[in-house]
Amino acid sequence: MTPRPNIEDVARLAGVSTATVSRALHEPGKVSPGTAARVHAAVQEIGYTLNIAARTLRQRRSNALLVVVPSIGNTFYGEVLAGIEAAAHAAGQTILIGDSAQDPAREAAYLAWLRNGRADGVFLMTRPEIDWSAVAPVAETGLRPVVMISEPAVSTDMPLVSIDHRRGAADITAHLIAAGHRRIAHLAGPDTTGLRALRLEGWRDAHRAAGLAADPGLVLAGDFTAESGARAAPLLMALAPRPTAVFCANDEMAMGLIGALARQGIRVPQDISIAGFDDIQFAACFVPAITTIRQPRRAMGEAAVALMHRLLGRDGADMTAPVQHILPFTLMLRDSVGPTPTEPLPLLSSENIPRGVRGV
Amino acid sequence: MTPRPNIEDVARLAGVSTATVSRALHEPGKVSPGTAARVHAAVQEIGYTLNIAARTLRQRRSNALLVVVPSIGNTFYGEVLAGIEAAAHAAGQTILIGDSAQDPAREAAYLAWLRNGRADGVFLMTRPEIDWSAVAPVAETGLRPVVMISEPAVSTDMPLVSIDHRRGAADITAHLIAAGHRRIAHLAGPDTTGLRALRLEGWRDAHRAAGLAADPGLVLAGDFTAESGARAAPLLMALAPRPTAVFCANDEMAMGLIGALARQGIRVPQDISIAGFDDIQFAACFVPAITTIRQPRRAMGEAAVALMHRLLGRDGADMTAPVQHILPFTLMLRDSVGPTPTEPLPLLSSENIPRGVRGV
DNA sequence: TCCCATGATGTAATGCTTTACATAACCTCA
DNA sequence: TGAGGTTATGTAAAGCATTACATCATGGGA
Repeated sequence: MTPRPNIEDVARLAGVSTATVSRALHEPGKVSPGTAARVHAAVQEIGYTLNIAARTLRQRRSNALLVVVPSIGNTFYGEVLAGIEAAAHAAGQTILIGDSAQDPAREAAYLAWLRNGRADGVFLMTRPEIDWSAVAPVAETGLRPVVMISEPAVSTDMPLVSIDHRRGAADITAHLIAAGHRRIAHLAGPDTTGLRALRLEGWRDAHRAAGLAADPGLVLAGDFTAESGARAAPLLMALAPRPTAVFCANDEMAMGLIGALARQGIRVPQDISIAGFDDIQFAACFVPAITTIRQPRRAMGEAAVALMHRLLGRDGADMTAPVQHILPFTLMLRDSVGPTPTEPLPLLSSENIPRGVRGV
Repeated sequence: MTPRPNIEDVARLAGVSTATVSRALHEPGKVSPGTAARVHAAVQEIGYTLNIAARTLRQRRSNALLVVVPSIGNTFYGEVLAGIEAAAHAAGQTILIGDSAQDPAREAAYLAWLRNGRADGVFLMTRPEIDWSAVAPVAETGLRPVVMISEPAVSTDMPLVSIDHRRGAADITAHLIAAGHRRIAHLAGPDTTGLRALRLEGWRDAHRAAGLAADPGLVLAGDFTAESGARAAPLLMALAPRPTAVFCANDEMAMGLIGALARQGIRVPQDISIAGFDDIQFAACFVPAITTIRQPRRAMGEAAVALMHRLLGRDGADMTAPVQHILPFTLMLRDSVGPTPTEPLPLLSSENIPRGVRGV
């Protein structure tokens, strides 16, 4: 087993110095065409590949960006990752994906990748309870190379790419109200995320705007899994009077809830209306198709990479521009919401709302 | 901005050599208790963290394992990844996740991580068309550090952890036959994967075993997405005579198909029975809950890591043991399959099959 | 008392690439 | 022709941790 060829082997074979080999490979135009050809031929011949660790060590930069997701199995993150991948790839950067499994220790371990040099920047799709002062700012810009995605802002100077969750929750709740519903339950997310508070607030906002009282007794506890949606079904049925609609804080829970209701013979939307949030892949093909708020997932990923490049001091980083980007969401009107079944004719029937898609 | 502290800074502060610091941190027991304490205090004081690149360079080992998935948004991979993460973490290894987006160029780029030292081993949940000779064997064992997961075997010496896809497909098709179905369509996977052939063969096997002819006209083309399942609905309805059941090569397609049929007023399983494959997260909460084959995803991930450790020559690697592990699957009997609606009483009614779960 | 084994620690080489700086060759314009 | 500017290439240091080998001290046994 011969050892891996290194740049010196290439240099010897091509009859040049290692510096020239390095330049030929990474700074084309800085070497003469003839030399470049000889170097490339030598590389081919002995099958040289760059040792990433050596480069990273020397450059003090890994050219890798880490994305931490709370649960890789959650289909929501897929398209965000696709957007990040595409934008990072175009910039010659590698992306690493880490699954924190919602474990603070794991989250902290991933954040440590910034310090140990495995990654230059981190995208967080979770909000770890960490000591931010432990994350050193980038020398060039003085900003920390950490971007949160689709999360609540923890402070005004924390880089963030998101939609306005509160307004999205308010809009979809308003849609339920417009369809005639007056008792609208909310299946909330887990306490561990600030998202819970934002979507809950939106639900309240819509009630307030419509001059209705938001009954705290209609808020049910969920944890963003389909199972927790299913568990909510009996609790929901036990409420008196029974709500005519439910705004679920995400689509998974909406699907779990609809499935559990269906097994008890309760039809959606004929007997009860259900709305979700996120517009995950299966929301459109579910039976019934789920009315929900679409987050611009790919665009969020791309925007996050652009922001990260600024934080890292690439392309003439403008340190003064805002570091928080709020993107528009879309209300997807589908089949899981209908008029209220028990009350008399609603003030606004669902026909008054154009079917299809409404931008924000 | 002071530069990052390195091991030399720690050594100076603790009044020892860098060798002792390294030993104190990674080989406890090889230094005296007092020295260890001084070193740890110094580490704390200046906030030292190991430079991963330097260690990787020196050890010629990254302690990282890469998992390449064809599409990170596919919920199937989530639990496999969880199994891999857990087992790798226990062995002190980091896992990196790469999304190939089914692009051969991207797949090749990830395989190159083996050569450039970013990863010590690769798990493939896809079958890239690559030149395996380009992947160098590990010096200690002579085996290539590449493990395929839930894929068809490309050769008998290619490390693999999987279920028997063909037998799984045959079992679930046999279940449809046992429920009385005689015209059973198959919504197949895309040509790009060997999985297509295996599951198609299983569908044929079951027909053969039951003495039935498998009509090639009943094989529809899909690509594993829910959308392709939906697109198959009109084609399916156009078949004459119409099939009474469909075995879909994965759950996503089954869900897309059921959704599209529902929008045309066709009920599952009353009007047509539909079976899936994989048992993804949503299969159980879908309406109707989907009868499918469960792959032991977490166990596959764990087995893959154990196999990888052998390939890498850890813990007394036994080079003679087989490198292919076939794990048992489970037939999940749920609600999307019923008796055939148009024919007279089936030979075997579904009551003959115990409801619940059947192992293999 | 002396030798050797054992344990603790230090010295210095090694892994590979990038890059600041130096050098050399060549060209252009005055 | 010579000064000064380009362009191409070489030299060597730097980046950081690990580890084979050397050294030293200590204690036990002969």
